[in-house]
Amino acid sequence: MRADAASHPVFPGPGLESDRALLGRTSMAERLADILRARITEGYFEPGARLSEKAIGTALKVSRNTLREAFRLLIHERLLVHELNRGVFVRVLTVEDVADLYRLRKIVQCAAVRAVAAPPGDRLRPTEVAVEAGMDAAKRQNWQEMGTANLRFHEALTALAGSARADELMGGLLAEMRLVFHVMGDPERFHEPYLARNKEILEALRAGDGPGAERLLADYLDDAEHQLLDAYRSKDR
Amino acid sequence: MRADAASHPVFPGPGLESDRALLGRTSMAERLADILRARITEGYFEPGARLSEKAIGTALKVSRNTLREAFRLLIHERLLVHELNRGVFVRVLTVEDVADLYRLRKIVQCAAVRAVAAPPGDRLRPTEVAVEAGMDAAKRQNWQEMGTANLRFHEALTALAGSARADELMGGLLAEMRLVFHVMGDPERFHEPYLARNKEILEALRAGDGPGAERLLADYLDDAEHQLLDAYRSKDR
DNA sequence: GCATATTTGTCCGTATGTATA
DNA sequence: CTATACATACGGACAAATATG
Repeated sequence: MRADAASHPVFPGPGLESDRALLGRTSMAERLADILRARITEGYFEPGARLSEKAIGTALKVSRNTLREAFRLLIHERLLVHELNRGVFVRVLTVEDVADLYRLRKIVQCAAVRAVAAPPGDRLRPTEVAVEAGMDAAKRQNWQEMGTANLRFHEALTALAGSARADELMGGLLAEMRLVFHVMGDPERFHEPYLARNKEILEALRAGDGPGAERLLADYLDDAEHQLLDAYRSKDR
Repeated sequence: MRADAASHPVFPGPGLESDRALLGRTSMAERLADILRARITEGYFEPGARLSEKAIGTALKVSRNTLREAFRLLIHERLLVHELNRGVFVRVLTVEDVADLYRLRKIVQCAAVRAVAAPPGDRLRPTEVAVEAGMDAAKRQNWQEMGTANLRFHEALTALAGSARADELMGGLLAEMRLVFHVMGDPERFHEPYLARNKEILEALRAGDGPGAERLLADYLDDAEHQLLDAYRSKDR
């Protein structure tokens, strides 16, 4: 049997009552999706849990039609899966999914850094910010912040490719990665040993050595992939 | 003023009446999206056209709620755009979009062929089929078929990367490309001069020369991009 | 700028089909 | 097999925003 979100007595966190009236030029469905996305990535809805239309709809006081629109958004982000006439479930990622995610990440991220031929200057600013934010958060032992800083680092690397679609793609892949990290015992802490390597990659990029940065990044991603795959396989038993 | 789909007197092609009863394990919204996607890629709904909920809903005899679910699907495929309180429109791609599409295509497709280090044998079968289908269709002057064969060729190249997510990504990018081709006077005919180059790339892959195939493909994509960008700019006037 | 008509956004009630205990 | 719970799809309603004259 699967875990069921409907069994939770209450739906925690801020609701929607604050600004129902379509204020920020964002639709109700989008705000709904934001709330649900937060619940999923923080692990409140565990992978495999079913999200009942009725239970969530009544808890958040939105109609089923609106809720379904929010579901669609998250399904497309691959955080939820939809089974016909059965409902939507929090995605359960397999070991094949993890391998696939890293295969595509390597293609896109390595291409992005490889293209760097000369010191990029200001274009490197977001990467620098992410590296510093990560090391600062680690010093303060704020693992939550460190985790998001690390994701920002990878987003910043991808942005070097200069493609909006590549950025959006990576955003989706990294959202899926959050589901992966969650099988680790201490999800946020997982990134800590990689902070130093972030800095190495940044230095190579500062020097305009794209191919060098690519080698560092490829090893980095290989190591992280194997660490996660090992954790996945040991969890299966 | 924009073109409006509602002004069309009838909605051509097969409707939904044939199998309303949820036969093929696919929801009504998905089948609806299939129909609309076909209309868009074949150019019946031109870029910029608004898709009226009422007009299409009554024409296809589906409720607004169901139609909106179908719209959601196509919006996330980037074929439609949604403007709050204004409706959905067929996406209008800008020159920046075209450049962006090719930027990401080069990253993914070039990585896919570059990884080929030895003669791939059976893994190359879909590519071979696509090349032959294209040349056969050209001989029969069936430009429609030639166009789809060409898209299959690029899908087949991408599949060499061995990533389901890369395949899905490329499927989406190529769907967007159909919107681009449509600004060309003779959209299907556009691909004809590239058939010979498809065969060249195939030969390099057969020989196990991934880097050689990558060079050919990079030039290929550069040429196609510039040809389309020129057509786009001249169309703007 | 104003008044009107049209269209979308949201929600509800219900009938039907489907999956599961 | 039956019963129950749920998703699917529909049609109607009203509010809110937009387009039109």
